[in-house]
Amino acid sequence: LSQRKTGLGGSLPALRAPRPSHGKSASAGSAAGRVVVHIDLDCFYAQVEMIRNPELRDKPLGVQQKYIVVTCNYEARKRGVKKMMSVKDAKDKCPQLVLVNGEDLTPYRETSYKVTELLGEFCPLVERLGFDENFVDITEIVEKRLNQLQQSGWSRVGVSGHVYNHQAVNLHDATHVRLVIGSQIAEELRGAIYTRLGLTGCAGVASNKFLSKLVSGTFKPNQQTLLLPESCQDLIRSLDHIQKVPGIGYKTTQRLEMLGVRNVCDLQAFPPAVLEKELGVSAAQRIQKLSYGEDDSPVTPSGPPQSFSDEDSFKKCSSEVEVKEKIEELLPNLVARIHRDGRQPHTIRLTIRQFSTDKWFSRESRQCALPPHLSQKFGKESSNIISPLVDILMKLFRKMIDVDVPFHLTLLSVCFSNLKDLPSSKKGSIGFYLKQMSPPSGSGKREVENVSQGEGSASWDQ
DNA sequence: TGGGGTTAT
DNA sequence: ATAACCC
Repeated sequence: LSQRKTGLGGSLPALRAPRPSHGKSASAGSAAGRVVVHIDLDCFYAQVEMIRNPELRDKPLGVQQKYIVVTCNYEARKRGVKKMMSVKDAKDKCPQLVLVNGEDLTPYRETSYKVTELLGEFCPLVERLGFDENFVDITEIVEKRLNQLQQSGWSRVGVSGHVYNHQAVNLHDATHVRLVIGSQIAEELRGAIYTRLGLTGCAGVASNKFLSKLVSGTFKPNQQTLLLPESCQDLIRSLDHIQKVPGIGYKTTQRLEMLGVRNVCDLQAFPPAVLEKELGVSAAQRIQKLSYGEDDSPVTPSGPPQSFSDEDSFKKCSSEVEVKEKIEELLPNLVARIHRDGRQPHTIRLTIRQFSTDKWFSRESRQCALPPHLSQKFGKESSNIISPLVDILMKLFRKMIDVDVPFHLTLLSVCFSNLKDLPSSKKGSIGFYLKQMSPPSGSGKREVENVSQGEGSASWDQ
């Protein structure tokens, strides 16, 4: 199986999203494609900070981690601040820039899951990509709308938002009609995210994940774009460099460039056999299909997280005592997060990054199974699990680093994974996001008070 | 460049 | 355990 979750390629026919099999779907019938929406929140961390402190609303705002402005609001962008700019360059560009520290991801993580949960109220097929993006397969919802429309006599079928390339919609084309209905649903999803959580974002509507993601960025803050199949090639050819293809990263770009492949058209035309020899059959076929806009990877529900980690970077850490102190700083927060989740981790991992001039890349890690009695301890509070965990992590550290030889670390990270539900024993272990959905009808609780009008979630079923 | 995440090999 | 990908 290639890439089921993160990647945009690869497919597994047996796990594919079910075809809309409703009897009355008329013309297009079994040939109907999917309708996928990609939702991408605008400068997410900055938005969260502006909600936490509304006085920041109309000021240029950057979110800082260490020496980097990792993201910023649009006021700051107008003044030339860019994502991942150094604090120094950002302040040069924009002396009035207000900076908030964003090294603690807790507020972003919590808000992020609220968005995913909200989307989950509309539709079960929601896949996260990072903290600020979600894919939603709305094929089934579109089918329902189509049936309702056929009964209530085709009233208002119009596009919501932009159409890529200003392509004309053909309402006699069943695929067009489905995608247009998809654009209306996308508008409602964005509306719900705004009225319930106070967050704005972009959406892209298309027939698969890859295209929905590509098209969502066409009109940038707080707008949405629909891609009709006839404009697919134009969208793809608008990518001037292959690394802008989601799914083609740094390493693959390097290899492709050695083969003389520079843009997407080069990749489309490249001999498949040669590509397979360079990248392997699986990756070659996947990215070449992507170059044509083909992607049959399903929207795979993310569910609760597969791992919990906490990391810190620094200029220098060069003694065992310092390492232990850093680890003791990281652990309490992490342990508390896992406790809140309710599941038990069975694997622990320590990751380090060693100083070096050119290879900023390489990290090393050692992991081991947690002793069962320690896994158990995550269920209950009070007892001190920190100390035994520190001991284990220091052993892992010594497996990587000979402490008798000088070392220079620039990052430490602790990760718990292999999470298992506890044997259905104690209280509210349902935890994270399988928790029950909104109570009966009526308006749910307001997370954000001041965001006024709009439909909450109207009548979605039936 | 940060502080996270995921899957494939 | 590492390597690749994503944000």
